[in-house]
Amino acid sequence: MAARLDEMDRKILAELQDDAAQSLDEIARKVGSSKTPVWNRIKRMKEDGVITRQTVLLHAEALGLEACFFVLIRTSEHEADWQAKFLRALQERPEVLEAHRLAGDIDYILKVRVKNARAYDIFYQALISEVRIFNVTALLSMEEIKSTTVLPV
Amino acid sequence: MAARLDEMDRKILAELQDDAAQSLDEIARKVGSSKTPVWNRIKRMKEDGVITRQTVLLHAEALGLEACFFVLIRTSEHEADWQAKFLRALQERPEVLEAHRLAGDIDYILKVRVKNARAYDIFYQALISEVRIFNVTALLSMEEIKSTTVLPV
DNA sequence: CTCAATATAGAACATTATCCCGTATTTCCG
DNA sequence: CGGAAATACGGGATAATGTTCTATATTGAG
Repeated sequence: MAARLDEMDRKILAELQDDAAQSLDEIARKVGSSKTPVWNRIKRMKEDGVITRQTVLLHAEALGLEACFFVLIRTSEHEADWQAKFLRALQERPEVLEAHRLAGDIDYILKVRVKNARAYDIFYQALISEVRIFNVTALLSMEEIKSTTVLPV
Repeated sequence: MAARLDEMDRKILAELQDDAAQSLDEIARKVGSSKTPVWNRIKRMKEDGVITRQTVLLHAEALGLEACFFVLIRTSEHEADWQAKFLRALQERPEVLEAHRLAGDIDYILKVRVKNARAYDIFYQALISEVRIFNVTALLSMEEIKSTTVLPV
């Protein structure tokens, strides 16, 4: 997975991140190459797992998902089967967009997108009834200042 | 921005979120329609801002970005020009993938992707030298349990 | 029920992705 | 250095796809 990327690869990735709908000819022109090498490089980077997927990003508010919470979780349980159960619960719930296991006294952080505070509470009640959790703090986002999937290349 | 979406629109969005590279014919077949209406609906949803962009997702580790931090920020300053400056600083830094203004005693949360802890420290030092911040807590991600851009439709 | 407005399917055309091939460039080893 | 092997390149051929058009079907309002 330690893919070696040269300058050309990185330029191509920058273009694809910016707009994956543009044509190969256009990308080739912008990065100063031609269609075939660009196509081969993209193919290789997909195979190597550098490019994981091609998708569209949607406007959450337009879909009626107007609330975003960051959830800080402490747990007293650290056994393998508890963790597996917790993990499965998160994977199953589409409102959980991100979940990280952390170092330090907070064990997990979640990013949760829901319709409103009521929907968050329903999610929260369902989660704690399914897996034992010691302590939860929810941070409510008032404003999404920045949100990007673009990684610096 | 309160776009009204019917079942067909939602099916199309689900398909596009799953794989934006598939052809119109394929999407049309899956959602039980044909090319033209699917194309028209996608066009409309782009115009309406429901679909904001088409992009590729990259594997951060493969790019050498192996560390992810969530940064909890408290500030004593709440004036407009401080906020504008802070906002600009975040926008300019590509390692800041997300930034939210919060309700409650923590004012902001950031998600920051960097090469390693050293790179985070450089980012952190640069940020606090640029804007006055009262209190910072960094949460280090040990493991990305879940990460998706797919919104439930 | 009737008319108007909108959505649809399929065909026609334009653009693009994909693959092939001959040439140029780089790399590696003597 | 020099030369051979491997790799990368540019441009063209072809298959696939996106885009637009038109005639028909469906829906909704009065």
